[in-house]
Amino acid sequence: MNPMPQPNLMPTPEGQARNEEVFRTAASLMVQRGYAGTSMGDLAEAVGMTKAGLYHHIKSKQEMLFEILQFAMNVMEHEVIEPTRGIADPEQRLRNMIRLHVRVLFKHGLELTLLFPERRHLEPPQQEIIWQRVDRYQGLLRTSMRELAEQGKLRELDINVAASHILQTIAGIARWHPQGRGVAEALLAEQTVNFNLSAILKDS
Amino acid sequence: MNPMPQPNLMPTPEGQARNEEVFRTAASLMVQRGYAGTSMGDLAEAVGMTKAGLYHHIKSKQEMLFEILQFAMNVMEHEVIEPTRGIADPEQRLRNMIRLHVRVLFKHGLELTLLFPERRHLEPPQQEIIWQRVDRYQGLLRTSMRELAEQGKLRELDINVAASHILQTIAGIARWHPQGRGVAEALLAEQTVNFNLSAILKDS
DNA sequence: ACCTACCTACCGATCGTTCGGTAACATCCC
DNA sequence: GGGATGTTACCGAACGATCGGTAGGTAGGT
Repeated sequence: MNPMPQPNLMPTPEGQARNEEVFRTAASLMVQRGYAGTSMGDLAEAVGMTKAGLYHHIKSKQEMLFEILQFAMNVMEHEVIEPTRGIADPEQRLRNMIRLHVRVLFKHGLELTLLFPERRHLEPPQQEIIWQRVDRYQGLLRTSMRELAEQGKLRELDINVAASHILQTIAGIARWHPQGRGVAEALLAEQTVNFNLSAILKDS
Repeated sequence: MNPMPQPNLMPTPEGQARNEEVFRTAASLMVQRGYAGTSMGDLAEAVGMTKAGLYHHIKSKQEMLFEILQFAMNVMEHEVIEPTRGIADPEQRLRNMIRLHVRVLFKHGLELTLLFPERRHLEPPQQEIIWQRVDRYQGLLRTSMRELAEQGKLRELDINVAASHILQTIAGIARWHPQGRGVAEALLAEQTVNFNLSAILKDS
């Protein structure tokens, strides 16, 4: 076993595209079947190569999951957290966080919260890394709700419970409303934004 | 292979208790690790018998999952749907459905919605049976919201989307707030009821 | 000559499940 | 009372299949 295999130093454009396909297909299969329910044989068949061929693109199954979750968090940070952190009005910030989060789900097929429980298959240090990144996102939700409370706009509620409820409604979109199943993405985003903001705001 | 093995005709009280322990422990492990991530060896070790010993209590791993989901639906129907179906006021009906649902989660440790995705490991006819039972529950949610709409009390929203959001907030309780983790069960139930009803009602 | 992107063949380990068995207990008959 | 018979609740060993992964290799491109 190569203790510290290096990624390929000079991937070709085709190789890079194949690498991305491997990870995208892996994420998609693991959302449907779970991490342990998806074999490397399944993945190899889905991308049209052998199991051995996969190991040219990945270090291990577990490392692949870790990279998928890291990538998903990268997307969340770049496409949800960073664009909204600077919004001064906490209500607008929350609306935009939820709207952008739903869009990320559709754009990348990254059902992060559906893969999130699969974090249990990682080694503890990797689990901790992912947990901290997820918690930073939740922290922004909680901070925004605290600001709303300070403005007298928040209903009487437990902010931690509300934060988890908000994340669950978003997670549920990937499960209950897969792409192309009748409800438009924009409608779904707005329904989710309105559902959650009506739940937490006094005058709404 | 015995094509139609019969359950034991005359289990002893101790045997019956062991049988129930096998199923309870299996449900608990599968919530934590997933169906495919939980081996029969894991389960045997957890209940203190060999793998072969398990097969005295169960027909197969897959059949065991099916029975666990059936049992969970039985509990849902007896402890949530039946007690609330007869409530005339749709708002009170919804409040009680959500409250009782949360209580069932704590009482039975039945994180139904956390095990629900594991339905994919069943054979299609069994999947269909479970799906129909779950959909009946959702149907009561949708019916209640339609009645609220007829009374002019429902916000402008997509009832299907709202129904899935409501179920997701309940599902999230088992994930984010396991028993004994700081938030009291009664508080959690009321927070969840209020979150959801605030989300869907006009004047709240 | 060297590198990338694969492949075949194979490895040790684990999987779900069964086979053939045992210990303990209950029942029946002599 | 004791032996024979049957049942329940398990067990050790083993099975065929699949698992994640590697060794050694090849074709094609630079």
